Amino acid sequence: MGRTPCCDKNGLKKGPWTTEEDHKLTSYIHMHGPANWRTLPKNAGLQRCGKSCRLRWTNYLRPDIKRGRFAFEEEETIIQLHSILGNKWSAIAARLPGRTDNEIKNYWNTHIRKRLLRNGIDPVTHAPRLDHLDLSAILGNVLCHVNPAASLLALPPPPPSLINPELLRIAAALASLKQENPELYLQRLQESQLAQHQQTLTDPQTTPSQLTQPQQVELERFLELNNNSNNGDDNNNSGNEASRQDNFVSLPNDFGFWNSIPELSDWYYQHNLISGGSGGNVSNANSSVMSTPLSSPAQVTPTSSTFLNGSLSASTTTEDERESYCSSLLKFEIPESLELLDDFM
DNA sequence: AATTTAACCAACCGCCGAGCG
DNA sequence: GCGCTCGGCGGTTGGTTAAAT
Repeated sequence: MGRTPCCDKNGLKKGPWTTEEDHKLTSYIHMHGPANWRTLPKNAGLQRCGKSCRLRWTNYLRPDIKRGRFAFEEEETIIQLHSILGNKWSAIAARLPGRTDNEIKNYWNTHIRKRLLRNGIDPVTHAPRLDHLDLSAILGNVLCHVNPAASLLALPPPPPSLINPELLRIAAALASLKQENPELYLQRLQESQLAQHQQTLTDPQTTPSQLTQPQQVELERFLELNNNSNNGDDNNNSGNEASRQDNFVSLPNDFGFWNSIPELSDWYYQHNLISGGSGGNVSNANSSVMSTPLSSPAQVTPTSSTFLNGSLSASTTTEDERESYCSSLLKFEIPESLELLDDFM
């Protein structure tokens, strides 16, 4: 047996509320409290169903509702809670004073969800979207894994000579597999657990010459595509190096990553992707500086460590910074071992 | 200036579970 | 135990506004 409607819809008003209706509802609730929504509209002199009244009150008229833009901390909380609770908007709202479930849901769908998708993160599972994963993502995330700050960066790939050949070999093998057998490619990615592999990335004992000819071809194509896509993402700057630089602001490096790869940091410096310091020597971690693309060149951003400490204040954050932080918050967990993946090849 | 497109968000709809007779 | 009501929840819609063409 189907349920009867919550109220007789005949003659009842729908659509946006007028200020007069708001006033009637508010006055009534102030006098009698929000009880018995079914009889409330009649008693309050409203041509609305009780459900509509309740929604209007809880989502808009309630005095303790906080209006305006979500603070950075609130957004951070939403993401973290959503990763645990899923689409339990009311449960999430219960932990965000002054915010309604509807407001959080709307904000999630219009802002956070899109941002996660742009970052290649599945907003439902909070995991990377393997179906959208490409080699640039693989390499990029390997870099991210080595250095948490790298997830905040949008640096182009370093030259092949500065990347560990083993990693490139795997990337090239992945490229071949992806072309030849996309299903198996995805399967391998899922089965394999890429591990923390700093040495693999930077091992000076091996050289690019160990790559086979087809692998080198694949690699070059990949890097070319990656470079192109990086330029493409920067259409507004038209790939102009100067204007590109304008969009970078200082980001202190306190992860020691660049110290571990002096050649890499030199290369980035030489290509004006690292600002500050001297001659690209980033051996002094405290004084070394990396750059990250942001909306305003003049604006000094919080450090990556402040992002990671979650102490970034809402007043200082831009949309891009939030986006970057989302990436780091839900950062691709690099699976266990690169060798495991390699073994599949 | 006019039109189209995208973004935002208030409100609606249908389903569900708790509580009650 | 059953049927019904009510309040609550999550998904979706559609109107409004802003931005782009």
